[in-house]
Amino acid sequence: MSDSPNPPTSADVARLAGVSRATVSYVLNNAEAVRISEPTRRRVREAAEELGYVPHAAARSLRAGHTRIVLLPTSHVPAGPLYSNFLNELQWALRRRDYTVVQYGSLGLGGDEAARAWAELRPVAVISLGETALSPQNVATLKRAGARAVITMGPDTVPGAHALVMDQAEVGARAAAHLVERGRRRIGVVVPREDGLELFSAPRLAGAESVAGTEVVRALPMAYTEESAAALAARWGELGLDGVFAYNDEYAMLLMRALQDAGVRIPGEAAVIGADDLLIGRLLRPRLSTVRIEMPTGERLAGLVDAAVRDPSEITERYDLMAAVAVPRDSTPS
Amino acid sequence: MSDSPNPPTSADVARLAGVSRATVSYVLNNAEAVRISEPTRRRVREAAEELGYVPHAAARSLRAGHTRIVLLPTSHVPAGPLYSNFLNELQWALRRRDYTVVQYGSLGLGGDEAARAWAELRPVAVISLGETALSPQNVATLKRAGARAVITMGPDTVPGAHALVMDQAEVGARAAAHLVERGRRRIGVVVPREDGLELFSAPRLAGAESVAGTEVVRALPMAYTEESAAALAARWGELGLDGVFAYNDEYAMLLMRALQDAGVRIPGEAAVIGADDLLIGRLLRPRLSTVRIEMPTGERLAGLVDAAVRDPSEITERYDLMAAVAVPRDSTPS
DNA sequence: TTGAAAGCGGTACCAA
DNA sequence: TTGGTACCGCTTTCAA
Repeated sequence: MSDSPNPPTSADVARLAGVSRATVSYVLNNAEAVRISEPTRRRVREAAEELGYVPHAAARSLRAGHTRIVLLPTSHVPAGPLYSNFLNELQWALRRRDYTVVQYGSLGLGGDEAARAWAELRPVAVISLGETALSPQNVATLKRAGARAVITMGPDTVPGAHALVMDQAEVGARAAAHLVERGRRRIGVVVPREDGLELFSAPRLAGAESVAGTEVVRALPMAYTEESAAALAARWGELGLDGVFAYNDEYAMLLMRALQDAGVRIPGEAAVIGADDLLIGRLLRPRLSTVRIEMPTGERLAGLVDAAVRDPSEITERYDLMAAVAVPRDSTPS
Repeated sequence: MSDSPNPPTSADVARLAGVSRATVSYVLNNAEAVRISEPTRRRVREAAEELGYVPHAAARSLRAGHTRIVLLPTSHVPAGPLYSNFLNELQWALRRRDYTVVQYGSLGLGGDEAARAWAELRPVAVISLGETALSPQNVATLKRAGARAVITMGPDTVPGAHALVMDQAEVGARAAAHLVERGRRRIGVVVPREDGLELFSAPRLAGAESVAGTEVVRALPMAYTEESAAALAARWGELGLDGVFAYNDEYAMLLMRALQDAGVRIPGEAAVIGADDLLIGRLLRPRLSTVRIEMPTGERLAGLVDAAVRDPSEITERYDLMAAVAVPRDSTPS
């Protein structure tokens, strides 16, 4: 384990192989425009191998004038298989297209600070997942720094950015409509007490409120703990509700269990529907109805990013990508 | 939204402010060694502001000869609040220490490819979360590329790297011991069929096998689907087991439900214990016993990284960081 | 077929 | 107090 003072550079490789740095570059990048003799190629390759040479990405992109970095700011990493599968897919699809995906944690940074920090990396594209609100100025900063595509995925459109609109309101609307179809008119909507979920939960609530045919739509704050669920369940009688949409399947399960423990019959006294179609929703009895969300595939999004980078003017400003569909199970009988 | 052709450089700022590039650098970096007059400072600041100047990270680190990048390779992002909380904590703690945390997705890259790709970024530290096995050569590559700390968090020690040993075997051992204490001697261990979990599941199985007092310890492959769980449950009688440790709480819940549906009494005919102490484990009845894992805090790990970067020789080679403790609930009665 | 050299953007030494 | 300039590692044009 020799602790060499400095990483080997292409000059070191050149020296060892007895050629110039130019030749090293040609060989290692398989330059088509130039013909290098086979013996020379071998000497260079062996020298690079021997030294354990790895090119310096910063130097390379400095020279090139641009990077292939796609920046994925992540302030809060939302747990959940839905999201993490999507992320894995996206990464893989972008890598296939020869982009370097960099997740940049911006926890605790303000919008302006964050945008500047991202811009320093000179990413060719930025995909904001909607956890971090992006202002038009932020978009401008990024574009000035060479970003050819700034893509937001969230409820809103941001001026100057390509928007992949995933309006979570749709989820709430589908859930409430599902309950109304089944004769429930007095609906509770569980809203997580936890921070960092407002961007999802607020539109879901609003979506539920927008549905016709309800008598009451009432927000029910609840934390992701047994105690909080039990407290809410204890108040169920006095709330006078007959159905509840629970933000997602985990909150739904938690509440459903608490209601059962409090002696509330499901679905008789309370129809329950969650969202995200998690497997755990099928474990309790009755089986939990849910709203399944069709995320765009990582492949599709990667294609969009690539197109935007190649020609920013070509892709349209706004795509509506989200589809949501109610999956009826036993917790909301017809 | 003027689409300026090129991002502004410090030279642009210098020109607009009527000073030299050197002065710009001094002002914007608050250089202590040099005294710049207040009026000049203002002119430079205003010029930078007006142009929306953002320094080029690559150029800066090229000149500096090193970066402040801490690389977090993520091949599989394991879902789960345990992991994602830890990640958030770690990012936050490292940022406070002025590091740039970069999560680099290496999905579908081999060990050598991956190590080279990471090395190109010249990170000052690499934290491998154990999803990706790291060879001694890989460590050497990274160190040659300037990494002052390579930290692995996983079951094994890798020569040349600092190891934060989190031996998952401990988890399996605790689970099996817990079952043995409760009189179960014929133990099944659910092993996920899903890829990417071997690094966790294999040691957990091995740990269970290492416990004294068992008659049989049998691996039970199972996928994370209802069908797979049902198939396993249907065979329960012929397996002749009286206890099962199920990799984690999600697999445990799935299997427990399948067993109940197949008419197997829990815990009478089958005691069940999971791992990770997820909240959902408390929803089914009987409540699921589990093995809680004490992860190191992000703050602690960040401190270790920082110490290793400042003086690589100073921190010792190996820390044992993992603690696991059985949490008895109703699925494993005494 | 190969080499010399300029230049990407920023920093820091030395001189003025 | 400020400016000129060399240099970090790599690519690429032009010449040999």
